[in-house]
Amino acid sequence: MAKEFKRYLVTSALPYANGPVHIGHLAGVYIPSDIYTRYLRLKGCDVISVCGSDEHGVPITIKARKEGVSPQQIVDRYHELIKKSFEGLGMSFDIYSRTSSATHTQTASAFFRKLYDEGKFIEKTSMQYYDEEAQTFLADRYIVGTCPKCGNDRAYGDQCEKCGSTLSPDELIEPHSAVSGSVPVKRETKHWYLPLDQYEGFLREWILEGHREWKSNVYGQCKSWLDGGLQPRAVSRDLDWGIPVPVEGAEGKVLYVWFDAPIGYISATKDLTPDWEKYWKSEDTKMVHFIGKDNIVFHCIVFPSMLKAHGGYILPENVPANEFLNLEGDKISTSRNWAVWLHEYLEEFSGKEDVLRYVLCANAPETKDNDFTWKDFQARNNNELVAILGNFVNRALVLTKKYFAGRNPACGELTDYDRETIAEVAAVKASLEANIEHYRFREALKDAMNISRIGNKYLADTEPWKVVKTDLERVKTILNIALQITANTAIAIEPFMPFSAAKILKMLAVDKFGWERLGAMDLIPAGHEIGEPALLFEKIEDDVIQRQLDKLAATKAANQAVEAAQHVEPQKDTVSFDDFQKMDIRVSTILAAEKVAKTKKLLKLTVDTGIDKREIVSGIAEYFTPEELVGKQVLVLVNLAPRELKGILSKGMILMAEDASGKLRLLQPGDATNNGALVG
RNA sequence: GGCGGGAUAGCUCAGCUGGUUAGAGCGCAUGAUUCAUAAUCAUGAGGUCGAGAGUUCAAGUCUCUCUCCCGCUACCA
Repeated sequence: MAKEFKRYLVTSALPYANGPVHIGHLAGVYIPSDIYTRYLRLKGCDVISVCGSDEHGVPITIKARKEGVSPQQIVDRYHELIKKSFEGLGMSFDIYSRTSSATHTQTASAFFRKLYDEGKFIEKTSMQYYDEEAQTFLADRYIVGTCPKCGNDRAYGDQCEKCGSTLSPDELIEPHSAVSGSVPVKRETKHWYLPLDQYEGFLREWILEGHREWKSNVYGQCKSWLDGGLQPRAVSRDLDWGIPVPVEGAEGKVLYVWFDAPIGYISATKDLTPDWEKYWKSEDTKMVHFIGKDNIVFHCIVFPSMLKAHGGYILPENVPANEFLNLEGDKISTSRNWAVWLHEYLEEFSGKEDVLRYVLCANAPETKDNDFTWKDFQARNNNELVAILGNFVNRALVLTKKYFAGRNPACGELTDYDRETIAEVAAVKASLEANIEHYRFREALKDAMNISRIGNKYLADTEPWKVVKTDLERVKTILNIALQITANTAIAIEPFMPFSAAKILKMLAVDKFGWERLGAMDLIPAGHEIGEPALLFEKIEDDVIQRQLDKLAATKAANQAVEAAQHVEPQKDTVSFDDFQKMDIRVSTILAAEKVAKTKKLLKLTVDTGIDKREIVSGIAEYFTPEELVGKQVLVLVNLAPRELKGILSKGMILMAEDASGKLRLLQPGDATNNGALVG
């Protein structure tokens, strides 16, 4: 594994341009990526870091429609917002591009076309929902209907956002088009598929054999997918927002967003440098994808298969995916506004960019999901940044100012203790490097902070403020060393806290040092005049934190109000008496109930409908145990078309009421009634 | 249901191929100190390593069963 690399290509997951960036994105992807990149740059490596907005896909078209603007307007808005806020946080991408760029359209088209021409795709014709009124095929997201599980009548064809169920459009009750409202019909459509199953052997060898060093969450997830067997995946969609499929007769079809998005890394590199092939096509380039855990399968299975199919491209050397960050105990959610938004943070905490960078790195979800709390944010700022780092730098500078009028005194003879301290500082380098190179950024940050700890201890032990009264020569040496340690701090924290590193250098009145100088004790020449000391960090008071907590509490209250309002579903369309009469609902008694094997939610019920005894499969196992159901009378829709579930023919539907929390309740007659009694 | 990840001091986490009294930072207690943003330094109190069983001379570290959290997945009428 001692592979030698001449250059680095760092990619960061493309943020989806339908909303701003929040702390979850930062902790999971962008902070680690920036630390890694800055470190390599400081070392003088040939490294480029690419990123950009992911601007295609159905959710953007939905948002655009909702707001009555064009998809382009949506992506323009968020692209600018994201780009600016990244800059504000000091993200040092070499390029922040976008997938709606001309370069990308051309690159992705060419990529597709090559695979197409070489017969790497499978063509399949299938039945898809089509809106005859709007004359367009409907993506799953564009089909709205009643969720079969929870009864929410605004469920999407791919998912019910109320109960979280994953759905297919066929499952929806009364599906209708979100575009025109008409009832969609099924129509034949042709799509192209990438036969991932054909790459299984290659992937097994490459990942399972060749990359055992990958993080356990990443490796495990890949193994899970590979062991489960890969299926061909569609690479095109019927949609009018995206990159047109570059094939004759494919009008109205675009590249599926997951196919086009990762190619965005390539396009971004092209936009950055005419030399892009050097980074993408040389075996001695080390490519690293920084992503969140939700993206593992795309970056480890799908994209590598695409690159392999295309040929000529290198594969990622590592994919250090992070887990998720929670906020104050709850999952971060864009739609529920449960997040700390980067652009808002930058406004409200102007000048504290590094504090966020520090906290998110120190608390990054590297091995498991983690929680961001404002109290922790405050504690880390006050107890670590202010007290350890800021304080040390300030002490060294103020003492120099005080005793030597701001001129670095010459270093005299070293004591054993001086030598020990110097050795400790020098030892940080190796540990810090190993940690960053193995993507252990939390540990690496601790290493960087250790330099200030060593410095604080050194000052406490040597007590220059006492010695100054008796031995000025000794104080010269002490402060010289203290200043050298300060300069070392600036080098070590640069990847993590670039703003503060720059401030320290400015206070020392020196230029930026290279990474190889870390550990050196001649960074500041004797006699050099330092600048004005200023505070690196300031304490964050309780009221500032309280304001943020209040803001979140307000969000929570607003969400609850919305949920309560949404809970009472609006009345459905009027039906005729005849239509109602078609429904045959009977009082029935549950005779037996058992869990359906290999499912979490299904119960097989035997009911006496008065007409007959029959089996019904119902998705209620999470709310009822089989025992408590037996003997209960319920209402059953008996003339619902039978359907096979898990191999069991279900003939009817148990009627349920759902309360505010999503819990299901049986509907029962008030008094015992004979089975078969008609409801109506 | 299947699969993957996680469960170690009050909090956030280290603990490599099993081996002396289980570590760090923060918090807490006590003491020292005053150059410094009441910051710093020293010392200390805190853990039957999610539960149970097993393999072994020896297990946080291996095996099995179970519980809880997160994610992926599955035909949830």
